[in-house]
Amino acid sequence: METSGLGRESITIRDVALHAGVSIATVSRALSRNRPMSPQLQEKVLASVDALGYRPNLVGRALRQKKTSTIGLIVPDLENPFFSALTQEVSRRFSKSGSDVLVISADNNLELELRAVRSFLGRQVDGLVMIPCDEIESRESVLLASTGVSTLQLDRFVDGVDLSFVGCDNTAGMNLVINHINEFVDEHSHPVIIIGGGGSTSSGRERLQELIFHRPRSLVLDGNFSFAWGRQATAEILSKDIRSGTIVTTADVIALGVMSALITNGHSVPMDFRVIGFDDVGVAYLAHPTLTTISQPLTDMADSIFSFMITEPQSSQIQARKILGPKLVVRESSPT
Amino acid sequence: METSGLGRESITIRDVALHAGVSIATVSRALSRNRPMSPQLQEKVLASVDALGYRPNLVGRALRQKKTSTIGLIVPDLENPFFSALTQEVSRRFSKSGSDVLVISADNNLELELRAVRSFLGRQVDGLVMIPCDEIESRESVLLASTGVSTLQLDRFVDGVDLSFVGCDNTAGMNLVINHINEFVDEHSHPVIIIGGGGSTSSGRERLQELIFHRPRSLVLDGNFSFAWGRQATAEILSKDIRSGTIVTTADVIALGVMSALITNGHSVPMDFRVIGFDDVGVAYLAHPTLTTISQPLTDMADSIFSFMITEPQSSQIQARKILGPKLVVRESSPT
DNA sequence: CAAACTTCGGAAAACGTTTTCCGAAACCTC
DNA sequence: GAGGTTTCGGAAAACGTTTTCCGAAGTTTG
Repeated sequence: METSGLGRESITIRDVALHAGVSIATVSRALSRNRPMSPQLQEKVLASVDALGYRPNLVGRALRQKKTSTIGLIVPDLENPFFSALTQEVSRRFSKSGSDVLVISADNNLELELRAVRSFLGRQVDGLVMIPCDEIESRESVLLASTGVSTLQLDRFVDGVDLSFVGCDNTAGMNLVINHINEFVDEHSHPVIIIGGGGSTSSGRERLQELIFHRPRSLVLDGNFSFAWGRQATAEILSKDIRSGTIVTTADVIALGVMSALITNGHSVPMDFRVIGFDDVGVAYLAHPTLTTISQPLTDMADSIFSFMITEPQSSQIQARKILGPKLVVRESSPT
Repeated sequence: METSGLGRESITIRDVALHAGVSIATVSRALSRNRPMSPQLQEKVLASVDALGYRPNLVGRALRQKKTSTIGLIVPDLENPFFSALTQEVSRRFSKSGSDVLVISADNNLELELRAVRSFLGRQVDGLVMIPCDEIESRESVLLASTGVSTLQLDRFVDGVDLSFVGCDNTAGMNLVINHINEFVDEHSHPVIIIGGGGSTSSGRERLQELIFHRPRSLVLDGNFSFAWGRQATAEILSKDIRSGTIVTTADVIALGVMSALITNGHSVPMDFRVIGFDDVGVAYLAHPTLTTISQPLTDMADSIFSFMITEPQSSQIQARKILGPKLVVRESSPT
């Protein structure tokens, strides 16, 4: 019952050793099972551990072992449901194998991103997974990260940096979209409008480029990955007296904003406008009408990140890329 | 250029000292500005730091200082947009003042939650903020946390635990809802249906209790905080041949699932059913129709957590509660 | 039974910092 | 210019672990 007081001093391995009447080396070994020892001694030590409620200080351990069994994940924006889902998936994968994932949100801010890298590096994480904020400007952060620890890029990469990457095949994904809209687009009567976002990220750029390549004559608006941008872009479209067409976006959050704005203004989806997203976040299925989109293989991505992280240290100089295949999910917002 | 090779050994303060021709104590002081020193010496040290690209090892520092300038945040489910928004807000608040927030998602899993606590405790975080998974079952986690470090409960609390809490006034929030629906509910022709969720969390329970107290005759369905539950509950309602009414839920995620299911099945919101949520997550404004809900003061909550964390250590035995006032936001899903 | 292994517990070094304590020099004050 | 005070750099202890090394037993072998 003495813990209830102000027991500010935490019990260390030394206290356990004292209590059990053994050396601290023995305590350490009893806990780590690092070297076989007589069962009765082990028992005695473990009893003392329990009695005192000893919890190892991971900082001490990390200092000595030069490893932390921890990986850091830096994500640009937790409020984007795609990233929170991906975060959840990655955490899940690593925690299955016993290592912790610590998450920092960079809040779409390059300065915070750099700070997060420094923080994780200083904390001696065993690995770092980054979804870089910007294809160009995040270079400093990513480079710094890679000098200190095995670093992986996820979902987005930084231009011209020699680091392994796991992501989905944005080009293939957009080709699925193109094939899909070819089924109903009549070039003249039914225009295609492209609403980009995240033009300064590799995934945003890749998606947009592929769209423009196949539909060069389309109206193109570029902004960022957000609901607000979807709404704003829609306002621009409507102000141009466009009253029907197929709106292809580079992310679900944009598409959801678009649909919301269209419907609010009395336009029907899919009668007047078809709308197509990318990512397949949870709400895509919930929106009304439900949103046609490209589903990313989140679990596969997490698995790949995990296995890269395990095998990486040896081959750290080799840039490996794992590009995973996306799937088209046709829903109510763009019937054929 | 020697860093490009396999420079696995990181440079320590000792290397800097050697390079600058001073003692390690001097290097430490030059960096921490802990004690005044001659500018030219400081300059020399800093030059060496730059030249070698030295980055302090935070693990060593933490061990010595017994503090980490880090607080841990344990959140039940990052995929719930309310929690990701709250997480973002808390991170933002702390990072403004220079301390890092490390996030672990418990994935609605008591075991993972306990593990997260142990992890943060072992890591010697300076403070812990928890949104407990369960009002009863999370007791062990929260109690353990509180023995090791200054711990705050956010949004939800564990029953009968003497720990400070910051959250919104769920009862007041539901009273706003009650007043609102009183404007249009005609007791007999227009039934009120209550769809609860998170009954095993304090916030879910408080909200549900208040609703039942004021509308004791209503049909009540209880589940969890998820889109899926909202859909499922709606199916149950429709299967009972109820074709109109006011559906009050205890969370936006539920309400969004409800609206989605209603509309998919050809029922109109708000003509046939009015729907009301709680939390005011970003998508509430995006849904169609837009969702009437209770807006929680996220920024205030983050601010309160922050100031509690700063002043707490002294008054750690005093249980403090900060209950913040919510706001009603009437939107299309429940016109008056 | 001596010699050579094996087993197993403990002492102490090491990890990278910060900070306390010293002592030397510089600066006052009278 | 002697005594006192301040300034400032360095040596070393400390933080809590793990792990290397030792040496004392116990066990096998010839």
